[in-house]
Amino acid sequence: MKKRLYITTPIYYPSAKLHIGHAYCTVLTDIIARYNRMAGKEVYFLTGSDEHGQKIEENAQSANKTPQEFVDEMVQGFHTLWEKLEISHDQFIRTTDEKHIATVQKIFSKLLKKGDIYLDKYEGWYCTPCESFWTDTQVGENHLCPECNRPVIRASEESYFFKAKEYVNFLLKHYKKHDKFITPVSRKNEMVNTFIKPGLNDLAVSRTSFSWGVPIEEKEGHVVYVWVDALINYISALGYLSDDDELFQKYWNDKDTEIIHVLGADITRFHAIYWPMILKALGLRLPTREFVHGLLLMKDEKMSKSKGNVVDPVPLIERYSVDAVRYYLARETTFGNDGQFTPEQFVERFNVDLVNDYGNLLNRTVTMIEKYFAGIIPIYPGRVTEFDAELELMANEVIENYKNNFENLKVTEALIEPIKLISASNKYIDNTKPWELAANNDTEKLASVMSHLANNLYISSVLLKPALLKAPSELFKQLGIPEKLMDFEYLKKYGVIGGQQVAKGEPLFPRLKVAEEVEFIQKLMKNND
RNA sequence: GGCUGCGUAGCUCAGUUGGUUUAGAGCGACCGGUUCAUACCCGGUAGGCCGGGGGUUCAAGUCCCUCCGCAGCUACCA
Repeated sequence: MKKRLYITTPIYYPSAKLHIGHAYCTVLTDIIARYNRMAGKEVYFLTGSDEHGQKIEENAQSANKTPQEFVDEMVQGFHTLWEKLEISHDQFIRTTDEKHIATVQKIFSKLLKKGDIYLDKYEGWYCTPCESFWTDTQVGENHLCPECNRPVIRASEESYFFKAKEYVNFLLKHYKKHDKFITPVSRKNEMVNTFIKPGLNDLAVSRTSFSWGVPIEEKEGHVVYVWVDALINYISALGYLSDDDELFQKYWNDKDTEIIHVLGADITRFHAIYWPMILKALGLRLPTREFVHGLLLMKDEKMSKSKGNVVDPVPLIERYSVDAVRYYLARETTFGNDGQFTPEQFVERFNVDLVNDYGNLLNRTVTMIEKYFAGIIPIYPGRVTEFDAELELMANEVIENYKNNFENLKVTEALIEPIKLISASNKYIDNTKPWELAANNDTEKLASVMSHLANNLYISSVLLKPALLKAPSELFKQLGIPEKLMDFEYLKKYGVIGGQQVAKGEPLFPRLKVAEEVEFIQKLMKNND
């Protein structure tokens, strides 16, 4: 196991507000980062914004702003969202940062000198009124502009190209040698079949039709193609080719660092094909893993004619808490597959897992400890009742499975484990019937039951910590457990909790009225469109 | 059109390399139990020609072919 982890989200494009899909990706990454920190690794977590390109230039213009003003404003919204979700990134990089621009220019010059980038002409279908180039498939058989439907002409412009063709064999070899480089594998197959097999062309890496980008120093009027610009953020953020490259040495060059890019399926091509090629051309190592997650799709029962609905995560966080939103995002969709956001599921997930199972278990446990043991958690007595052994066995299994799943980036599966332990604990109460033990003055068994419940709550809360940011601390407070025990270290042995003074507080999560809240979220979805 | 997936209980989904005689989970529905608890928790029941058709096999939700439906990608939008 590597000592260090460098983990990144894509840098999002600030042409519009971020929606719950972006939040999904970032929360997922954040949870992985937090887990690894807890597991004792040195973690560096990067996110940011991809601010150049034609679309930004256009959107700024129609908003009557300079591109810089426009992105400054939009990026503010990014920060707000990540703050609300309490994303634990170590750096937020913007492609308009001077250090990033400098690195992009140095890389471009380097590859130009090396011969990996050359000047040529880009030829394609051009629509004069729209000032845009289109591909064969886009203009179709009739050669019409897909935007304005007018005829296009064959035209060419000067452009720099990256010799992608020369790196195809290297890439295929790399795929073969590292079967987990792109996960899930179906994404790799897609890349090979769609782009490589039909013959990959060299990539046009400069643009002249607009100016909002990183200027190419060698040639007036050319800016770097946004995707090349954007991908470089992963190393410019670490100070590659700058005076201060300490982070780069530590988190990229060091063999003990695992590098994971988390990304959505829609941008696999750039991450899985061109980025590895560029890195190879620069003589740098490749990331360990390109983790392609599914998309969170929106669904609106009634108005399917209006295109995809967009949910703004901010009001959700404000109404239901950061824990609710983070838990939902992490729990609802399984790795690799797409998922669907529905108001019903959001409310249900919250009520069932967090309110009924988790919060309620704490509540009933604390009440019983207060009632039967004057609020002092009994010291762990070993296995006393006939149900204790099985329960402890399960706790150990849960911890094991949790770790294994996280090591394989199976976040959803990992987080289900502590919930299983919570459910088992609820059942354990029914099995042992503490109220009968109390009536019969069977203090020994009663103590064991309370001890096991407290310990299971403790274990589950530690395991839920990467996803839930508030509830575990609140639970610790109510059980009188010091914060320093909130660490993986202490889970190695069962029964560390005991002797603490509990203090009943508010429920961890308030129960939601389903119909009311579903309606609230539905309204939210409508207003947003 | 091409490529990659998907289509399994009312809903959301699991189902490793084909094989524990009755295909699973959660939620919802129904019935019962319990009282420590946020009308919560526990147990049970109902509900599936595993998209249609064909094939391979001793054996297919799982492999092959085909058809239907849906989604994403298809190279200067990022």
